[in-house]
This record gives sequence, C-alpha cells and structure tokens, in this order.
Amino acid sequence: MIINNTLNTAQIQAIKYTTGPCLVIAGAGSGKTRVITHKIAYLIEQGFSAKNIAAITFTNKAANEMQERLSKLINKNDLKQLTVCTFHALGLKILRQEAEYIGFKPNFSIFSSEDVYSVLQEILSTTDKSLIKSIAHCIGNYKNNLYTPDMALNNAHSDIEIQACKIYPIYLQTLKAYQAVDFDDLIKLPCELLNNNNQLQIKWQNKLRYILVDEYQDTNLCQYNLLKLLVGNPLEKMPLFTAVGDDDQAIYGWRGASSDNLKKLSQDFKALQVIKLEQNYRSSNNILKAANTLIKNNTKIFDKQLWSEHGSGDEVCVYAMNDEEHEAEGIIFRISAHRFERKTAWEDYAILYRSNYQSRVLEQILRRENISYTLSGGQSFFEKAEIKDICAYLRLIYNTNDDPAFIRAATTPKKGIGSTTLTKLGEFAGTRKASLFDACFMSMLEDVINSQNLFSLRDFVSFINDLSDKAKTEPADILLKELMNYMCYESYLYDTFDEKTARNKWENVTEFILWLKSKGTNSTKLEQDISFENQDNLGNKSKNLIELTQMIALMTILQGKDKQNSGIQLSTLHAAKGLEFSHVFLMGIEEGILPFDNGEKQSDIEEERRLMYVGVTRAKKSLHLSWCKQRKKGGQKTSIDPSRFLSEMNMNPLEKEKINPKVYLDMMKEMLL
DNA sequence: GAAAATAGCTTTTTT
DNA sequence: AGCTATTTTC
Repeated sequence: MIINNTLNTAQIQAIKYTTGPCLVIAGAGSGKTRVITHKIAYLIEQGFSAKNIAAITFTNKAANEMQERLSKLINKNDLKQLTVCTFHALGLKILRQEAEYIGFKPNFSIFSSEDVYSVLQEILSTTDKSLIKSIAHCIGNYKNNLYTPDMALNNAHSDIEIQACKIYPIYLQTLKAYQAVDFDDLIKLPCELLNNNNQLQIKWQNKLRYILVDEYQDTNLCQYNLLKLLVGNPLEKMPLFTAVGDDDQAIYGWRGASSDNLKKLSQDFKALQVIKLEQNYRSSNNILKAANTLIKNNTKIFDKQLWSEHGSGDEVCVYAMNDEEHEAEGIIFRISAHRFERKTAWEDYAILYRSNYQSRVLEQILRRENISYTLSGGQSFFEKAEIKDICAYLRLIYNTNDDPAFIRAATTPKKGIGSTTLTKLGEFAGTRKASLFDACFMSMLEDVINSQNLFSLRDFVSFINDLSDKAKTEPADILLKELMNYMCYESYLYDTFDEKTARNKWENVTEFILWLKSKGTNSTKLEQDISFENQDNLGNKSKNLIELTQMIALMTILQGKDKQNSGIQLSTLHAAKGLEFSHVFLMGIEEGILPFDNGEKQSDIEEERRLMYVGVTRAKKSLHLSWCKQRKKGGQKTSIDPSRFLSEMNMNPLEKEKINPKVYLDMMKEMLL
C-alpha cells in the first residue's frame, strides 16, 4: 500500500483523486515531488499501466530526479515503461514518430538558439547583434503563442515586430529546407499536428492516459495547448491529469510562462478538483512568517498560508552594509562564525543573489580566504565550443541537410575551406535550392570554385558521406575513432590556443567521447524515451552513431558528471528554485536589484516579489538578509535604498552592523588554526 | 592602421 | 567572469 501515515491529509487527497482533472497548489516545501511520485505509484497500484502514464517536467534535471525518486517506489519494469521527461522531450518523441505528417524526415535536426541566431543572421544579412536577437525573440514569441505569420502581423506594433513578421515565414521555410526544428517547434509542431489530425490525437491520447505536470505555473500557452490536446476535450470524456504548481513561485514570466494557465485550468475544466498543500516540511516558522507576510502583498489566484511543525526557530536578520565589498565580507564572516558556533558544514550555507555578476565579489573573497564554494549555473557542458565542434560533425553525419552544422564542421578545424569558398558554395546552393552538402556533389560547381578549394571541399564531404553511410550499421565506437582521426582535433587545439586552455579543452573532448561510447553500450531509460524506435528492445544492443546523435540534442546535463556540491553554495535566485539549504543569505536586497529596475521599462514588481519569496522559502533553519547603503556605479559611489520588500516583511532595514567584518575574519582564522 | 590593453557593465535560463 | 567599447601602443 503506497499511501501511508507519513503523508498528510491534503497530500493523500491529491494522490487519491484519480478520476478527473486535478490541480494541486503546492506551497514551497510542501512535498510536491512526493505527491507526484506517490501518485504515480498509486495509479499503478490502481491498475493503470505504467506505459500509459506520463510525468512531464521542465528540466532534464527535474526529470532525472523524478526517476530517481520513483525508483524507490515502483518496480524496475514499471519505471522503464513510464514516460518521465520534459515537455520538449515529449514533443520530440511525438515528432520523431509522426514526422512524415508534417513533411519532415524522422532524422530532422534540432537547432539550438545559436543555430537559430546564425540562420537569422543569414536571412537578414546583417551583423547587428541586437536586431538578430530581437527578431529571434519575436519569432520565439509567435511560436509560444501559436501565432501564424498572419496573426503575428495583425498583432505587430513596433518596427521590429513588423520586420520579424516578414522574416517569420522565411525562417519557417529555411528550417524546413534544413530539415531542422528549433526548441520552440518541439512543442509547437506537435500542437499543430494533433490539432489537425484527429486520428493521431486519439492515438496519443490512448498512449498517454494519465498525465502529471510538474511546475505547472511555468507553462506557456503552447505547452498548455499541448496538454489540452493530449488529455482531450472535457465535453467528450473525463480528462485525467494532475497539474502541480504554485502561483507564488512563478518567476519565469519574462520568458513566456504564464501563471494565468492556473486560472484557465478551472475555466477550461469545470470538473477541476483543486487541492492546496499548505503544510511546509522545510522551514521554521519565523521564516514562513516572513514569507507569508511578504507574499500577501501580491494579488493572488489562490490564497494560501504556509505553516510548519518546526517551531519558531532563529530570528530572521537584516544587515545594512556599507558597500558591496563590506557586504560580501560580512556575509562570509558571519558564515564562518556561524559554522564554528554550530559545528555545521560549509555545504549547509547558501548565498543567493538576483544577478550573476553579484557573485564576483563573493568569489574574490572566498578565494582570498581559501574557503571552498560551488557556483551553480554557468556554462553547461554542451555549450562549450569544443563540444559543439564535435557535435557539428555528428549532426552533419546524421542529417547532411543541416547547413549550420555543415558550416561549423567544414571550417573547424581549418581544412582549406574558407569564407570565400563557403559564400560561393552558399550562393550556388541557394539558387538550386540544395543543401550545402548536396551542392558539393554537383558538377556545375567546378565553374564557381577554384580547383584547390573544391578539392578540399569534396574531400570533406566524401568523408562525411562515407561516415554517414557506415553510421547506419557499424558500432559507434569505431566510427567515433575514425572521426577523431580525421579531425585531428587535438593538434588543432594546441595550434590555436595556449597550452593550458588547449589541454583543458582536449580533456573535455575526451570526456565527451568516452561518455558517448558508454552511452553506445548501455542504454538507459531516458535515451529509450528519446529514441523513436525500439521501445521494447530489452537487450543491451549497442547503439549506432545515428541513434546516439539523436539524443545529444536534448541532453544538457552530462549525467555521469555530478557536480560536487562542496563548500558554500552560490546561486542566483532563479537557479535556486526547487532547492533547499539550512542557512540562507540573501544579498543585495535593494531597490534597483531586487526589485530589479532597468531604468527604461518597469519590471514586474509582483514577479520580483515572488523571486524574493522563492529566496526566503529556500531556508530551513536561518535566514539572513543584507543590503548595501552605497554601491559603485560608473566610478563613483551612489547611495542606495533598501528594498521595499524588507519593510513589507516588517523588517527594520537599518539594523546596525556593529563589527568590522575584516577584523573578525582575521580573528576567526587565528582561532581555527 | 591594426593589434593589444583596459575600463565599464551586466536580469533572470531552459530546451 | 565574459563581452563590448574605447583607449593605448607599436
């Protein structure tokens, strides 16, 4: 029996309601992941087949975590059959299977934002970075709001929007020609597909009979649309799903998420059962009181009041510091002293801030004091140039129409193919509506490109062609070896970078190749999910290069590479969502930083308040808030006001800092020696 | 005139 | 820390 007395009444209610649409308003620290995982186990217990249940998350990290926790509740076989993935991975799965219905080959490529950027650069033939970015942003909006080019034009206001509308259809054509989709397409295209093809819609509805959505407040219009298409029309049948979310933690409005989707849910599904989880298992009550008082200032969709059985705990404190350096030293001093006093570990402390650059001062001082720390966020493994270089080859082998991959692979490392050759090739291919790759095989090309460059070009494409053929049958590790042999990537690195960077980059590459090879031999659940065939292969059949390449596009977290969470945790407020720490220091609680103020356009104060709320509710045992009276701006010091959120929380922002942190930091060091 | 150094400035981030 | 604009240097 999966339901036991460690669950509270509301949680049990949320788990047991399986006969209709369900919305769980899950306050911070109220055990929301627990409810989702237990509900899945309960559904299986009640006779749902695991292969008909899907749990949808927003990040790969969350999906992995969910699987991890499920592995303790349900048996291996069921876990294997479950769909636990991100919205995008689900969309991809649908698209790979149904590609033919929208005029794509199943081996279409997935373009990253960088690829999208270069495509737009090409279309617009400009180098104006901000223009390209704004257009990309507009097009992303159109897709997320399911605008057709015509609808977009009707809603266009500024010059940039009008220009974006003109580009939009061209952009769509270009991607089609490349046999590529962008990230937004992974949701948008399945929506269009299921909307236009009733049979397919029924097919997928039958496959995914029960859907659970995590972080529902972060869905955008398009994602909500996909959900609706998958659960079916409430007038025809009883939709079966559970959406779990918290309107107070909606902090991604700026990228299209709309917590209004919570409201829409009760309008669109009259039978919706709303269950609130208000008991908090994380924080002591002083922290919760601060959080509740703060968030009361927002207009709410669902009212809720967090409480816990953990007693009142430590007082929440505020420190007014002189400037950013004083603040950083003050925080680090306090952590040192606190740790010494309470015999806690560095890992128990987190310093959270609004913007990445605020970590700089902290890092300087932490390095100076030799205190270990972990900076969350930063560049992901797959964003590194050296990994993208390798991926460009893999992508090209996989889909030879992928022009951005062609350009990257043809030019890195240098192999006698330069910008002149590429421009000529581009023009040649453009007039013949062929991909760069196919154009290389055309005989007319001899009139356009001089023989030496043409030789390099044909040498390159024949190699890719050869590998592309072999990739269908031969095992991945042999082909990878051949590829690396051809690329001479190591010597390229040592030729172009200084020794230290080259060594570092080469290490990343070897790590990547090793990882790829390991994926080639043991396939895990996630990959089977992403892979569009062989759902039911049980053996350890090693993956060929084609299959491997498919999954790379969506993998952003290197699974084997657990980042060590040692030392003080430094993180932005956004990146800290979903995490918890014993002792939390929120810095820069100032007007201009939190709430953020960009001078020009008014930022959404309610969203900023929710961001503060997210920060406050990360703390389990103690919470420390700090702000600077002065900050360096353009060479001179400017005076700063404490954040309005401090007074909203009934905190006195002017509590005096009586000690000089620097002196005490030195004293602590002596004590510890 | 081009490369190198330096000063100034950052919203938030995932797929 | 990384990116850009500007200044300095050869």
